[in-house]
Amino acid sequence: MSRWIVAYHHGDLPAALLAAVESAIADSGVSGVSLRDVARRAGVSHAAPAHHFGSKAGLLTAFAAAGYQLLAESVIKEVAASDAADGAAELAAIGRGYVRFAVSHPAHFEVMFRLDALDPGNAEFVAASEAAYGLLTATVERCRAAGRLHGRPPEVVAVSAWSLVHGLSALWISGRLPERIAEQDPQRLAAAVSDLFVEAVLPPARAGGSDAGL
Amino acid sequence: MSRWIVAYHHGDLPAALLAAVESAIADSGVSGVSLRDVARRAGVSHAAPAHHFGSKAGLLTAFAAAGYQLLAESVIKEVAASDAADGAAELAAIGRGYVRFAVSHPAHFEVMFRLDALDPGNAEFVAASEAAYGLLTATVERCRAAGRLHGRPPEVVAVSAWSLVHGLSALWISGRLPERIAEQDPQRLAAAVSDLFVEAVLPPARAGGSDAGL
DNA sequence: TGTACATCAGTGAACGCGCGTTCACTGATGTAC
DNA sequence: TGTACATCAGTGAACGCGCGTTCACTGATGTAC
Repeated sequence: MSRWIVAYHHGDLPAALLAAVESAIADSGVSGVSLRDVARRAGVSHAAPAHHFGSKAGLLTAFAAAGYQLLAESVIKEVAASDAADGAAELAAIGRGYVRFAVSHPAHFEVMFRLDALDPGNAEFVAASEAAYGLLTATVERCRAAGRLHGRPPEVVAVSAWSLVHGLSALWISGRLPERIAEQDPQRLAAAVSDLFVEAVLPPARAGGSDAGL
Repeated sequence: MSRWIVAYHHGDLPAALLAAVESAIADSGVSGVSLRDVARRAGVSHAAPAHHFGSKAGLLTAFAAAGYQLLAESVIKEVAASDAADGAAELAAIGRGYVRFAVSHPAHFEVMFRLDALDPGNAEFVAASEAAYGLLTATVERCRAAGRLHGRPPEVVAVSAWSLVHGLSALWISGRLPERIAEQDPQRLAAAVSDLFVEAVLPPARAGGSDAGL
């Protein structure tokens, strides 16, 4: 019976609203998102989103925080699936996981870096972002300890690796990249680019020694 | 005398409107740009922008096309200033020029990749974009001819180089990068990242032979 | 099992606002003669 | 040097619209007794 009744209480409206944000962005871009449109998509009154998220910035911030969690999950999954033997292989897996997340969840990816539309001080948002960034620095540190950095500053290696996969993701999503190249599978492209970087920048250590620390 | 008169005819209103777009984005972000605000900043009536650019998308497209021209100028200037001896040094200079442009003109940089807000088929926009991309592919080809690619696919090298500096630019502008690292000068960071890439990926050829073509 | 009540979720009307676009117009400019 | 006229630049009023936020409200839920 109850399934025939239009419920007054939704059940899990916050989750439904976040899903509505994703579809709204897919249809109209980040700038096309409005609280009223999101409410419409979720089938509730236009004032309902404010009830749960306070404001438009609050809603987008929650969406971005969820994005950082999805990013971390994607990276961890890719590392686990790769049986990475060392830090360098781990770094390549992180790169693939980063791009996989971005291409699978372009709406989240975009909002995560639109700091002007968010409440950047929000505790959950900061925590999720820190957790994801920690995955990268821990792996670069592992490479350094194994002597794979060959004296290069860890910070420069970390920034380069992040920039590489971030740029690839952003260019792919924007549409500028797929229209210019032959490879049309972003995962194969991400693997090729990640491998190129890791093989060239982090070749096996000559001796067994480690580089200077962070 | 005439300088005391509020002129009915502006002189070069299109250029003034494009400058107003830049300051509007700096103040309110791309999503905060409106034709009426831009007109206000240029000191003309709210209908004037449509007279010159047809629509909001037309205005932003002209702004993005100007961005591609500024990008090309920045890259060419950096290459010329570097006395690049070979393709690899040229590629590093292109990277520095790319980041220099993005950091100097973040408003242009952002709009250039917001294809959903533009008329992507606009002839001037396409031409400016093609010209800028041609600088990259020509230099990668020069590296290939000199045997610096070591058998790597030129497309993967080009995409990697572009992704690297694009990601660095985007992360820097978003604010996510400067808050996480010690280096606070984007130009020094761009130089370090570009050099790392070129030294690792494009070391001097062993023999004198060239790789397979594009 | 029943009743009272507190709590929370979601409603719907109302507010004031800035927006993009259209359109008939007016003011300035420059060219032809 | 003067006049007529075409062209172009920019105006200002008007349109209809969707927006974010507020707020008193009502409906549902669950707990205490």
